[in-house]
Amino acid sequence: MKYSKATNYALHTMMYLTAVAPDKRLGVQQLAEHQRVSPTYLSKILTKLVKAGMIESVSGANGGYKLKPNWEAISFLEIIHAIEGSTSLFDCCQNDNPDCLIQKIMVSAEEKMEQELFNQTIGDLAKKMTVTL
Amino acid sequence: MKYSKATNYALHTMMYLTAVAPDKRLGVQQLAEHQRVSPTYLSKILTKLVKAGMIESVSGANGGYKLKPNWEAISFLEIIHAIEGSTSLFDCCQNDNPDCLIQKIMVSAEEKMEQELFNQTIGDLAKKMTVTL
DNA sequence: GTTCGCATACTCGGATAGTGGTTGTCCGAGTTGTGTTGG
DNA sequence: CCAACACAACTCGGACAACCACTATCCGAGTATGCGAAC
Repeated sequence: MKYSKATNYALHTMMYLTAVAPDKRLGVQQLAEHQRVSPTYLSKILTKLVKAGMIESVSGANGGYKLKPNWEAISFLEIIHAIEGSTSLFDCCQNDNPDCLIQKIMVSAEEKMEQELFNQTIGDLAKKMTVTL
Repeated sequence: MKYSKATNYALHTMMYLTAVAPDKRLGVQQLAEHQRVSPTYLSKILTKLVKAGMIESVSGANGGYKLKPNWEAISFLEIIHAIEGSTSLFDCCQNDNPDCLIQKIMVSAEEKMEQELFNQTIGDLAKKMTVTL
């Protein structure tokens, strides 16, 4: 079990946007070059973030991607869910048992992690990064 | 990202062993039938648990799998690691940056979940299950 | 000077492979218990 | 009665195939910008 590379790209792109240009547009080429990914693939990932309402895209010349006004409050969890989906990590595909104790324990542990990721906003992290720069 | 079905089978098999026969041997056929999996596939999974030292296998007629004496202290985390491996969920395959802040946040959140899974021993859960029966 | 049209620079979305991990099957080899046979 | 042997039940491990999600690429379509020509 691993988080997909797409999640990695999404998180790094979001942080890159906060660091470089919180209110300017950046083309997918620039973003892709920074992470050494193919632009076409990255654009697919960014489309998911657009649909999740975290960034907005502008077509045409001088187009690109830009953070939405409320970007500081976006949490890691939201980004991850936008890419990976928000289903549970564990499915007890078991014999018609609606409340499997194993399932409950797994979900409860998962929620501990999600709680942590929910508390991490990219606004907070952006501040820390400018400090270390 | 999902936990594999193999992890599901492993957890359920362990709990089934505690419930039915903590110190008796059960054949893989019996165990597989209970979860509706093919016996050959389940035996592959159980081999991993044997190598991790949680159960022991006995060949030959009347052979099968049995919990090891210290079974009560086995945690969910150990079982999961035995099946899934114990690498981190998130790899920041990034540009030669040894201490990526994103990576650190992800690992820290992951550790919260692992802490929870580490505290859950199958001995504790076995007690709860006999209560509900 | 204004307007129209065209080239350009982008994003969007579908179609399409390649790739690797998961899931599952098959089979031969080794091991143990049991029953049977021969002395 | 006992020992040796044969057989059946069982696990072990490797090889192999099917499948699916992830990763990645390509291309046509749509869209906005900016420039130039025509009136």
